[in-house]
Amino acid sequence: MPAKRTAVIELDDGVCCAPLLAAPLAEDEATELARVFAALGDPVRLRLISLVAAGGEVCSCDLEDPLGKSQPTISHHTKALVDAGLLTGEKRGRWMMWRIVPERLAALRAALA
Amino acid sequence: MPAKRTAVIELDDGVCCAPLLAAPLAEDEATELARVFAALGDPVRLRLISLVAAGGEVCSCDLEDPLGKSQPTISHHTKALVDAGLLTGEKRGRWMMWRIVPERLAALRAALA
DNA sequence: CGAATGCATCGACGTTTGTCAATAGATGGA
DNA sequence: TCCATCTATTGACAAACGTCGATGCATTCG
Repeated sequence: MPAKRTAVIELDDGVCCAPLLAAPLAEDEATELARVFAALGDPVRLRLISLVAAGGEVCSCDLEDPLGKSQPTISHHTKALVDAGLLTGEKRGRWMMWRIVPERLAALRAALA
Repeated sequence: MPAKRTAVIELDDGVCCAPLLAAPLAEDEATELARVFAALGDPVRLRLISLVAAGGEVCSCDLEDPLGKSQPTISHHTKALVDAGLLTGEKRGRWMMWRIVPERLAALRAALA
């Protein structure tokens, strides 16, 4: 595996978060950004995100088995990700369909630059 | 503010973390990645990073006042960031000089793509 | 050498977090 | 209407976390 490639990315200015390395963060900027990172700081939530991303649209019931967690725990994690702006839910019939919010992830990438 | 620009970035393959959206994360991949995000999930550590980035090289003693935290707390946070691979320390005289690890941040950006 | 300085470690504390069983609410099917 | 299914909420509990005072360890300067 050759170690280096290049890619062209899109930088969406002002979507979410103050850039981490440009200048000292104010306290409220840091608090806001930390809330998003904290939402990603759990292995179950990371795997949940990757499952939703792989499926495009996934309901809660299809997450319990792959994640090996109880139904209330799944609900707890989806709520945490929604609060962080990383996940969106739409109720369809009796199922809750989840999708990721790619703009939010792009904003995070921008904040790390 | 024109909303879109483009940039060319370097993708360092295999530096750190499995990509979040490409395929379902394995449990240990998720655990490793979550440890890094969790290290960023605290406002004090985010401001610490931005201060070190702004100064290029900063000693612990110059972090206490801007962060408004006690010396043991600063030490606790620098240790957490070093464990996550985001910070490097070098002892110079009686001062501990901190620098950020930009490759690690780049790897995190790549993991979010 | 002794005093002073910068940092790490330890112990303790209150708070937050991840987890599940139990329960309640909502929706669709028989 | 009644029952089955899917999700959210509540309450409880153990573990992890952020914080600080006290202490110990190096290192530098008189």
